[in-house]
This record gives sequence, C-alpha cells and structure tokens, in this order.
Amino acid sequence: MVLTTAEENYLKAIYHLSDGGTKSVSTNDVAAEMKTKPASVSDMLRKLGDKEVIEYRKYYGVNITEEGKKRALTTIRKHRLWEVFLVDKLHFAWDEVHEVAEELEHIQSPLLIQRLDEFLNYPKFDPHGDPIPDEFGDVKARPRLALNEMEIDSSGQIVAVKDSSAAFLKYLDKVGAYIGARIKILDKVEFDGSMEILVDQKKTLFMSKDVAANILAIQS
Amino acid sequence: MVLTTAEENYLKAIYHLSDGGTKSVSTNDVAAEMKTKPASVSDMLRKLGDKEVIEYRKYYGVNITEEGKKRALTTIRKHRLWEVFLVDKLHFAWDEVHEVAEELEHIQSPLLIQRLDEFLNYPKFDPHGDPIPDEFGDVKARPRLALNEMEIDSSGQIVAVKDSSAAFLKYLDKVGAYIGARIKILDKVEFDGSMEILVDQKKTLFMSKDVAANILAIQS
DNA sequence: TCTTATTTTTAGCCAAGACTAAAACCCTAA
DNA sequence: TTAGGGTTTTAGTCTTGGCTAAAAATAAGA
Repeated sequence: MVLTTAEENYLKAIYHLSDGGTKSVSTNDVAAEMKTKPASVSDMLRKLGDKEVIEYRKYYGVNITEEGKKRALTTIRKHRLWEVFLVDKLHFAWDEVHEVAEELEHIQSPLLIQRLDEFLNYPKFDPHGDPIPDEFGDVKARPRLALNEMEIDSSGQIVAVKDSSAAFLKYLDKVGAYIGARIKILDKVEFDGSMEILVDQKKTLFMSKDVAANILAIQS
Repeated sequence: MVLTTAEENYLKAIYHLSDGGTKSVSTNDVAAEMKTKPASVSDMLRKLGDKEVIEYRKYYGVNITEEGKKRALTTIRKHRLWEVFLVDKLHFAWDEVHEVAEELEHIQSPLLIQRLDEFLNYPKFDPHGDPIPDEFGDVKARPRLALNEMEIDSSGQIVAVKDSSAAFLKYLDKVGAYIGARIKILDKVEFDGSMEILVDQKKTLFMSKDVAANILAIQS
C-alpha cells in the first residue's frame, strides 16, 4: 500500500499528536497541526482509514494502527537521518535543516536510506537530540540529566524542568533557556557548583547549582 | 516564478529534445518522451508558455527561451550532482542512480545544492560521463578520445564511432559495445595495439587496434 | 431533559495533471 | 486546389488535495 506525500505528512502529524500512538486525536487538532481546515482533514482521515493506517470512527477522532505507527516511524527515521546528513556533512546549522528534511523525507528508496544510515555511521540521535528510529521502528531512549550532572564541554538540549512553578518558568524565559534550547556546558565552578552555559550557540548564561539542578537535558 | 515538479520535468524533456535549445520540438515528441498523451502535453505547453520558459505557437511546436534554458540547466545540475553523491558517497552502482536522482533533483534549496557541490568537491562530470553545469549554467565539454588513446585502468563511456557503417555498428551491437556503454581499459597489448576492455562492469571484450581507433569515448 | 455551543461531516467548487473522444489544423500528393 | 492523413488542440471527465458554506452530530449547561 503506497502512501502519497500528503498522506505521509498527515500520518506523521497524527503520530506526534497522539504521543506515539497512545492517545486518540481530534479532527480539529490535526487541522491545526497541518494548517488546513477541518473539512479537508475529514476527507483525508477517510482515506487513511481506508488504507488501514488509522482507525477512524466518524465524530470520535482517530487512533493510529500498528501499521500506521510503522509507517510514521519510517518517515521520522528518514527525516532525522537527512537532518544528520545536512548538519554533519553539509555543515548546515541545526536550526536550518527542518524545511529541507521535510522534503527529503519523502524520497522513495529503501536502499537510499539504508546506505545513508551506513554513510552517517548509524547515528542514534538527530541534531536536535531526538532519537532516530532504527529500521524496525525501535528507538533508543536517551537518559535525562540535570545540567549540574553534565560534564564541561558536553552539549545537549533542554527537555524539561523539575520545578515547573510559574516563577521558575518565568525566570527561564527571561534568561532565554526555554524547553528545546540547545545548550553546551562551558564551565563549572568547583567552589559553589555554579555554571556557565552556552545557549543556542550564541548566548552565555550563568546559573547557580540550584537552578542547574532543576533543568533536565538530554545529551547529544 | 515557481515551477511545479511536473513543469520542471517537461522543461527538462524539452531541453533535451531540442538539443540544448537549438531546435524546436513537437507536441508528439514531448508526449513520447514524457510517456503521456499529446492532449496532456498541449495543456502543459500552454502553462509553460504563460510562464515564459518556452515560446509556444499553437500547431507549430515549441522553442525553449533563455529563462527556460537556465531553469532546465539548474534541474540537470541538481540531478547530476545527486548522481555523483549516490555513486561516490553511498556506493550505488552507476546504473542504479537515475530513478532516485529523478526525485532528488526537485528538492527546492539553492543552499543545499551549493553545499552538496562543495561536499563533492565541485565535480565536473556525473557517473555517466555527462557534464555538470555550473551554477551559471555553463558546462565543460570533455574531449573525446579513441579507445586506443586511453590509458590502462582509465574508465569512460562510449559516445560515438568514427566509422558509422552498418557493418561496424552491427559488429558493435553483437559484442555489446553500444553508444552509451560504460567501459574500462583493462589491458593493452604493446605488440599489435589490441586491447582488453570491460563493458558495463561485467563483460570483457577483446578488440584490435583498428576497431579501438574507431570508437570514441569520454573519460571519467 | 432540552437548548445551545462546539465539533465534525457533507456537499459543492477549484486547480493541477492526467485521460479519451472529437474537432480543428497543416501538409502533401493527385 | 482539394482530399486525405497525420498532428495538434479542444472539450469533457477523473483523482488528489485543497477550500467555503451549510447540515448534522456530539457535548455541555440550565
């Protein structure tokens, strides 16, 4: 069963909105994600239902099937491998690659992806720190570390905070250390555990050990 | 002015059929090349005419414009650069790359092509021996050599014959040394100038100096 | 439970790019 | 110069993936 580019994009959106297939997803949510109108989504859901990559009950949203999950993971795998290629080999900045990878992910050639994976030396994570599913759809979870547990010179991406009080989030926002920010540990002060951190390859930030211990990152 | 993938493919076909824009091309010829019906071609020619990449006079075929030539050469450049990538970096065989490059050539990102060119070290010819236009559309012609002028171990592609008598072409056909064949010089006998040649990476051929002198190739 | 608000679907329309069938055009040979 | 044959265009249809407007179904509040 062949999926069109549009169908692949819808399926990927549904996969993400459903948290990897664990929740059902509404028509409106898909429309928002795809930047289309709900009426267009209804049509597409019927098609995807016919192709059995989602389970579609009118008025009750959709659930992704096992087959659909497999397809979505393949697309995600291709997207992330191309991102690694663009950053590692063609020296794109990590925030310039998404649009192009969005096009490249639809190239139809299993051999191409297999060879690309080999060429890139089987990377496990993309430049944003997201895991690359293997050819069977299995992903390697990456452990989260508090910033104060990271080594000097190591890089990663902020994925969560332990203390999610408004005050703390406001502070993070103010200093520019949002969820998703790319970071690098520049220095750690032995005396008090405070740290110097590079955010998004441009901004340097100082923070106390207490603050650092509240920020979780994945290492890349 | 943006061209769709279909429009790019038609334009490329017209460019090739017109010998690089030197001849006008008929609707029927385009239909044959694109494997579509003449009726579909008429429609598309009107569109391409509106976009001023061809000059279209009903019932009198088309001529490609300067702008159209530029666009076609950009697409050809992208196609051939991707072919080099697939063969040199991903170890595809030279005859496995066309379909995939046909998809890759439509990725829209000038930066991507610039970086790819750099990554591949500015190749001048693709794996089939065809020249890669530079970013201004200029192509480097490659001199033709008679096979007996080629060095041992050098590779290339047969592009023409000096003696194009039916008898000689029949002979070539029989031994499998058609125009376009990929060849490699395996050995040259000093004594009589006869040669051993690998055709299409699989078939070994022996030929006299006289025969070799009649076959022209480009080196790769 | 009934009414209203929200969500979702249906119906009808559009553009791109294919098709078939039929009409229009061009050219050549008698 | 006209008839026929081949080529090309037009007209009308199909599918995909959008859209709007209106109808239908669900959900929520009194």
